[in-house]
Amino acid sequence: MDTSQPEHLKNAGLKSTLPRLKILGLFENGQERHMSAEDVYKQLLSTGDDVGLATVYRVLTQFQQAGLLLRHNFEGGKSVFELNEGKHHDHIVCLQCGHVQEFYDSAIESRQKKVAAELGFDIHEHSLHIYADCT
Amino acid sequence: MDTSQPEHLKNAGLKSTLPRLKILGLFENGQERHMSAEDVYKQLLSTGDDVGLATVYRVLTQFQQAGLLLRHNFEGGKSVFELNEGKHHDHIVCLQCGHVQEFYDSAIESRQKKVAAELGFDIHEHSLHIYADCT
DNA sequence: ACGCGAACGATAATCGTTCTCATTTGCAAC
DNA sequence: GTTGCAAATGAGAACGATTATCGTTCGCGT
Repeated sequence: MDTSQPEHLKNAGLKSTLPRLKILGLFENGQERHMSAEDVYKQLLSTGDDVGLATVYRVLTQFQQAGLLLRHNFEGGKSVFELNEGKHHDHIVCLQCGHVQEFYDSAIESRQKKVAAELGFDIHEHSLHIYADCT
Repeated sequence: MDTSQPEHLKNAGLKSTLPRLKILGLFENGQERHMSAEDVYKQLLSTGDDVGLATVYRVLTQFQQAGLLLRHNFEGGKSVFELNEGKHHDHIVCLQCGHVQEFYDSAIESRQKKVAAELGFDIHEHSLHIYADCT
């Protein structure tokens, strides 16, 4: 199991460039787990690493396609990304503040499969979002 | 229980205007249950009722605020609306074609409440979306 | 029928995101 | 270590969905 970022990029078939290393670093070492493109962009600006917004969008999409990141389109219009660590989980999102909480519930998981199958849906690569209000 | 559209509007505190009647009619009598603003706009155009796109957006938002319609922001970027008939249900959305299927599963419903409560979320006015692929 | 505030339609503006294209960079071959 | 070239970048234009603006029109009580 390697932990160096350039290796992560190479493994994903991506050339190791400065913007990509910085963005991956944010997800692997940063404090926020769920970030939008805007969040990433501002984080980089605040640390003096100026990466173009277009590049942020491009890189996030590439990382998602390479399986390094997961993309979620929660309500609120903007996509948020998180590191893909291979452990499936679902999300509760606060409709007020946008706060995202991960959870895993095997009962929901199995009912969900059952319901989807009954309705003719293929549940592979699914995601489940619960919207509520945090307190 | 009244079924006339002008009454529905009056009950919601909305003046009875032509665009509003036509849009409400689409949801109450139309064949599509889940429609985006664009869908509504095109439907109206196709029947010769030309209503401005801005008006469609305004009216849909008013109907939602008045409780006549429910708005969902499924993945795919655009909001879809459906008639609010007071019966709670959740949605499975196909990530390929956008097809929306309603369902209700009491086991999921109760686990969902439990999970949310444990994580400090207030589940009032929640919604749950499952994304999958239809076949 | 009259008048007035609410609602409308066209269009401009906004927001998140993607595209375009000229410039720069990573990196493999010399 | 320089060179070359495709790939990646950055600035800004373009885009699709939605909202705001503003002058005109309409619903409806008088």
